[in-house]
Amino acid sequence: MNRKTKLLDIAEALGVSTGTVHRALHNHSGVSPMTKTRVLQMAKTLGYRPNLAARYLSSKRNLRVSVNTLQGTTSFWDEVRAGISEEARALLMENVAIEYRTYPRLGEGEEEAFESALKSGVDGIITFPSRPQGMHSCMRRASRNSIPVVCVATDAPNTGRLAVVSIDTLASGSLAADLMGSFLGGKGKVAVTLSSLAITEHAEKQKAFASTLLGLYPQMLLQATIEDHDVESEAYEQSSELFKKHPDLAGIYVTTEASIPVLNAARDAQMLDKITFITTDLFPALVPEIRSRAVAATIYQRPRTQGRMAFRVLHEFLAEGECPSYQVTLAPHLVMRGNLDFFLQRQSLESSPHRAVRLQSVSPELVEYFG
Amino acid sequence: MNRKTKLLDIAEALGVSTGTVHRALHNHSGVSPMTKTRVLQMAKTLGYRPNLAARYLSSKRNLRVSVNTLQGTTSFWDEVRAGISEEARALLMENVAIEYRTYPRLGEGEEEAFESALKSGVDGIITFPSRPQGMHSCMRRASRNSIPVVCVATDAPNTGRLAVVSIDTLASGSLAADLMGSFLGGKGKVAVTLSSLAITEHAEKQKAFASTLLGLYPQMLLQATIEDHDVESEAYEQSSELFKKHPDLAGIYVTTEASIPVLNAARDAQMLDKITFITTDLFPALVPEIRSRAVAATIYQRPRTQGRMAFRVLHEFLAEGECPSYQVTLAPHLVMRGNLDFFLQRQSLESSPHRAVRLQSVSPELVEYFG
DNA sequence: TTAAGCTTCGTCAACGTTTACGGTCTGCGG
DNA sequence: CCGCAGACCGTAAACGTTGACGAAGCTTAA
Repeated sequence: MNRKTKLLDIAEALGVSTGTVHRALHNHSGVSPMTKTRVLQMAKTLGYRPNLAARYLSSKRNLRVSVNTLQGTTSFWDEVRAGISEEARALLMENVAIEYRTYPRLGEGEEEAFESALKSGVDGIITFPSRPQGMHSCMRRASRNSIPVVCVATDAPNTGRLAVVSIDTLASGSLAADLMGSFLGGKGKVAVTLSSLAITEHAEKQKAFASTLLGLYPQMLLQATIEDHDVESEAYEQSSELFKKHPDLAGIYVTTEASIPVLNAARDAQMLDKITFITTDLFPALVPEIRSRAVAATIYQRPRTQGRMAFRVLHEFLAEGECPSYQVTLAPHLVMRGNLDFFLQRQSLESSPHRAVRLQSVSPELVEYFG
Repeated sequence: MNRKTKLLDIAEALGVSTGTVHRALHNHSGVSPMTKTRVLQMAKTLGYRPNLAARYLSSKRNLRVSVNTLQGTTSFWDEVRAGISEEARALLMENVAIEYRTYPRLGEGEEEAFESALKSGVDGIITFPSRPQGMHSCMRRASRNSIPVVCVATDAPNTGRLAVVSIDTLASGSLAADLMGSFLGGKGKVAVTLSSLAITEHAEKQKAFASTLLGLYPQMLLQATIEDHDVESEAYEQSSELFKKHPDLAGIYVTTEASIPVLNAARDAQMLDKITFITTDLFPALVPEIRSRAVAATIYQRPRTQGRMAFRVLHEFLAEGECPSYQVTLAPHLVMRGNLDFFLQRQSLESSPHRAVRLQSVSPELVEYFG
């Protein structure tokens, strides 16, 4: 195939200059509507794709992206942020500045953080819309102003967001159900604990869990679904009540971050060893529970990878104006006592990254690429 | 911090020209040893990092990498190759040419493929060293000639290879063991089937399986370990014998691609429904076995992600002379009947890749799946 | 009519690296 | 002393895009 078409090709084909072509392609002022449409048309027919190397080289604009997430109450969001900055550092030739804006609690201050990011004129936003309803207006405004927004972990539908990165909720719920059925030998009463059915992701997990459980294990009974609204005390009290009401409960699928209160409630009700726990996420407080087999398995939502992907999608859009995909769903990882140590080891390894040595300073006779 | 140091900075600091600095940094001829060391020294003290945008822009060299893998007897290597070409296509500004060299059977022609790649002067090689012993000499030669080699799926130790990308064998074996113990209620006889204990990865999986099983479930018995040498008939016969010898076998961990013969042997021995199967990989013939619950779970080795990672590591080294990490180990995915459909759905989506749509024509229904 | 203001567009110097070419030395044989 | 090879090094033109500057042409108000 021929050489790639460049600005000059379009310019010569139309008898204009590269400056005009550049302005037309970038919606800059100072181009007559006529010329503009002619340029856009010609760019399309010639199949113009910008040369990013030249672009980065010539422009010294620094991209700024704002990362709006929950404060590190749990390790989840620390991991997400770590993934984002990892991916940003891995950028070969561009320097983007990342501004972290955090809010202390779910839905508390997230709108303000978003507004502040918008006002400061960032080029893109990665956000965790914990209360999607309240974010509608400002996210739509961002969309109108062509500020791309990528949602992590939770979607915010109908807000004009560029993309969403999340775990596969259906796979999570179904896997939890199948495991639960297998562990329990296909019979028994089980329950689900989640944050709120109003959150799409949680509702989907619940639905997948229910349908898979009843589909594959018809003898099992799905007893109750608890909504704890991400409040620890609520989680404790509601699950205590559940255990009192169903002393023969055999298993529970906890898909909140508040799995510890539920465990404690079971412990206090003397039912810990009679109940099979399948939890979600992996954080320090959960480690001893897995190790002691109080928790049979946990579904790891790969926060670091979520962060990486979110940044990747956003940057790719910022760089070439195209979005690689509007929905990135990750398959969850399963962590049990058997492979727990490998996950912990991996986490600690990842958080102390060693950048490699330069080739030039390696004498190839002695160490062959450090094989 | 200051502006990045460039060639001119080094040149001015030493009173030479950028051409000389460039030649010195790239081991080109025409530089006196004195100047060369001075340049290297100054580059180090100034912390010089090349500007890749400028490099790509000015040089029109095309990278060529050879991908040496098994022919698509199973879908595994098709997936690996797909991951490689996906990642290559995602390269923003560089064009690399990929040459695929395949060999029909394990160890058959892989050395020739490697030699041919070397002779044709490629810039890098991604290979599956199915018989690491036989590859020693040519891989060392590649290393001496500074041709980077990345191993996928299997390592080739002491060959000077640049990096290895593989699944976490310890996590795989341990997860399989913990699942097996959970499914069987912590008691019963189990066995392992693998290709050959001479392959490091297989030996590690079996060791991890054994130690986790006996550590967590002391009442269980690990009965036998079968080596089928990747020959289907051997797998069938040896497992038939195993079933005859141990009519009370409760579970088997199959970490070969040859899981179908083992299943058939169990079927023929009328023991299929008494044995819990945990297999490895996910290929079409395995799907009905999972669906019918003949296979309780399979450990998915994420071939596509392995391919992506292998290419990524190689390209990053080729681009900036540094290797991001010399060992990439991926966490395996667990596939059961519950989440099987979601994996299949993703695979089919992935194999018809749609490169992005422009923002104007956003169709948010697209689903993409990254490892 | 002229000066000022606006729109539309061309010009050209960056950006940092690569690479081909040409220059200056030294040492050597004639 | 001339010339010539070879080692060493400087020079400058690419590469494709950006963005600041300025030149036209046109309109409007004084």
